[in-house]
Amino acid sequence: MEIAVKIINEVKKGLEELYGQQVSDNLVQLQETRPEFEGQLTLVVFPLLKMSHKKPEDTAQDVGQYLVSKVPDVISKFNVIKGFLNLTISSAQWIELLQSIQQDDSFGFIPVTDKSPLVMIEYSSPNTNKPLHLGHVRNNLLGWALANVMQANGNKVVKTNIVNDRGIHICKSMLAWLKYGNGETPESSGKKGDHLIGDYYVAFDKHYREQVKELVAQGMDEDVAKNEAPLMKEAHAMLVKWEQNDPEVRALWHKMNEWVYEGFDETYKALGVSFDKIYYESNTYLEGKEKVEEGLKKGLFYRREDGSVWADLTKEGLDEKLLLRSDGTSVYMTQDIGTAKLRFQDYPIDKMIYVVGNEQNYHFQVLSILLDKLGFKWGKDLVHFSYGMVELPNGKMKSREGTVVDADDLIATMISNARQMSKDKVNKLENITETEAQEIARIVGMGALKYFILKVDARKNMLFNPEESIDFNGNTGPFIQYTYARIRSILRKATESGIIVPEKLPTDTELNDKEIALIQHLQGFAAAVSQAGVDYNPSCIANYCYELVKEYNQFYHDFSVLREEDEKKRFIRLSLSAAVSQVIKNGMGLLGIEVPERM
RNA sequence: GGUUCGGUAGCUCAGUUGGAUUAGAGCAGCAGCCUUCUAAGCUGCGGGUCAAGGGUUCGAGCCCCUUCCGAAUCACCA
Repeated sequence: MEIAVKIINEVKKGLEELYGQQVSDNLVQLQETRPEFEGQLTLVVFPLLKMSHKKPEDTAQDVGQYLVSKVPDVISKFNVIKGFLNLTISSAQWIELLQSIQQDDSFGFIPVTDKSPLVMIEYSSPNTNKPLHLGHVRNNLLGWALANVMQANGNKVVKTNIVNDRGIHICKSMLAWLKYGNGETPESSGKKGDHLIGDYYVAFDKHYREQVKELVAQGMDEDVAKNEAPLMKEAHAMLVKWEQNDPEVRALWHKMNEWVYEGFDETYKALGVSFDKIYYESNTYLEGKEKVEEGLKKGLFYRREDGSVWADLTKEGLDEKLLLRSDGTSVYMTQDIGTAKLRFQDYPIDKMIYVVGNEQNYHFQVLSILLDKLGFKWGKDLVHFSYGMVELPNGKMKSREGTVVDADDLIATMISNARQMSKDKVNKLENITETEAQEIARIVGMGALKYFILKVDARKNMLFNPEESIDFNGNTGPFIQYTYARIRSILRKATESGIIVPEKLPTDTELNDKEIALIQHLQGFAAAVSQAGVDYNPSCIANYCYELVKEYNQFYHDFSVLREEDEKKRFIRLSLSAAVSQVIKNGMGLLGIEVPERM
C-alpha cells in the first residue's frame, strides 16, 4: 500500500479520536514537503480547524503527537510550521515501497479486463494527395501516446484512422499524372509513392495557376477564371466520373492510392505508430446520407427549397449547418456521421476520442450535437482531443509558401544528426558495429523528435525549431535516454562482478535525503499516468520523466553505487537504480519513445 | 462581430484538486568541476509586476468578472 494512503487513514482515525468527528477524504490534504523543511510529507491543517476549534499550530501538534505515538514505525518524527504538519517517514517504509515498485514490472498501470470500457481513438487522418508533414507528425505522436495512456489507465483501446481517399484533391493529382506523368511510377522514378503523388498535386496547381493567370489577362474576373480554367473543369468531370463508378477512373484511383498507402506505411513505421482498424472515406461517405435522411424523417433536420438539408443548431447557441448539398452530395459533416455509424456497428464503443487539430473545434462541437440527436450514445460526450498548430521560427507553416516540413525529410534529418552527434563523442560507442550504431542513432534521433513534440501541452500552439530539437542538452529525449543507458550499464557491471541483490531488501538501513526523494518521486509515476488520462495530455508523462531523470542525475553524481562498501546500502542503491530505469522505460514507452541499452 | 482556446525569465516550456516569506526547468550568458559506475553530465551566479485591473478567502499563476493582446473558427472546402 502506498505510504500516503496509509497515513491518510491513520490521520482520519486520529481526528475521530481527538475531536470525535468523522472526516471526509478531501479534508485530509497530504502533499510533498518543501525541500527547505524537514520531513517528506506534509499535512495541511487549515481545513481541519473548523473541527478542532483550535489554532492551526495546536491542531497540527495534536495530530503529529497522535501519529508518532500510534504508528511509530511509519512516522518517526514531526514538526509544525504554521498550519503545516511536516512528517518524517521511517526509512523502513521507504525501502518497502521501493521494493514493491521494483518488483512490479507494470507499476502504475491499471490492468485491462473484459469489463474495461472500450475507447476508440481516431488519429492521423491523412489526405491521399500528398505526403505527411510536421502537423501530421504531432497528430500521430499524440494519438499514439494517448492510446497508450488510455490503455495504461485500464481501458480497452481501438486505434483507428480515417483516410480521406476521395474528393477533388485526389482527382487533381490523378489528372496531372495523366497529363504530365508519362507513366511514371514509384519504381521507375525511385520516389516514395506519397511523394510522387504529392509532386503531381503540386504540378496540377502550377499549371492551373498559369491557366487562371492567362484567363485573367484576357479580361476575365479572377473568381470566374478559377472555376472556368480547363484543368479545374476536367478535375470536376473526373470526380463526377469517379462517383459514377467509371471503371477507368476507378482503376487509376486504385493504383495511385496504393502507391500512396505504401508511402504512408513507411512513414508510420518510422514513427512507430499503427492502427487496429482503418476506415476509408470512399466507403463511409454514402453511409452518412442515410443517417441524414433518417434524421430528416424524424424532423431533426429540415430541407430548403433548393433541396439542401440543414440542421438548425441555434438553440444550442450555434449556427445552422449544412448536411447535404442541393445536388444531394454529402459534405464533410455527413461523412463523419457515416463513419460514426460504421464504427458503432463494428465496435461496442463507450467513448470516442478524435485527435484532430484545433482548427476544427467548431466542427466537432457540431458533430457531437448531431450524433447525440441521431441517437449515438457516445455522441454527447465524444472527446475532441484538440491540439495546437506547429509553427516554425520564420512564421507559420503553410504548404503554399513552401514552408512545410516534410515528415520523411524530418525523420531522416533527425537520425543522421543523432549519428553525427555520437561520432563527435570519441569515447562513446566504441566496440560497436555499424548496424548497432545506426540503430542507436535511429532510437536517439526519433526520441529527440518525439520528446520535443510531446513535452509541450497539446492544446498550445508550439514552436518547432529544427536546430534546437537536435540539441541533445537540457530537457530533451536523448538526455533521458542517456540516463537510462547509463543505469543499464551499471546494472550490467553489477551482474558481471557478481553482485546479486537479495529478494528482500534489508529494511534496517538508514536512507539519505536524495534516496528518499528518488523513491518518493518514483511513486509519483502512477499519479502522472492517471493525470495524463484525465487531462488527455501526454506531456504530463514527459515532464515527469524529465524530473525523475534530473533527480537521478544528482544522486548519480553524489553517490557511488558499485563502489559502496556497505553491502546493504549497495543493494538499496542498485535496486533504486533498477527501479528508476524501469519507470523511465515504462514512461517513455507510453510516449512511444524507445530507450537504448547503451549509447 | 459571435464562439472556442491561449498570454508565466531574452528564447522554448513546466507549474497536479487553490497552500508555506524566495513562482520553477532548459536554452542563451558568466564562473567552477573529468586519475570518477558513460561529463550527452553536475554545482553556483545573474535574469519575473505570472498581460492589466477588480472580486471570492486564512491563502490566488490556478477560481469568478471586466479590459487588452494573440490564435483558430464562423463555406453547397476537406
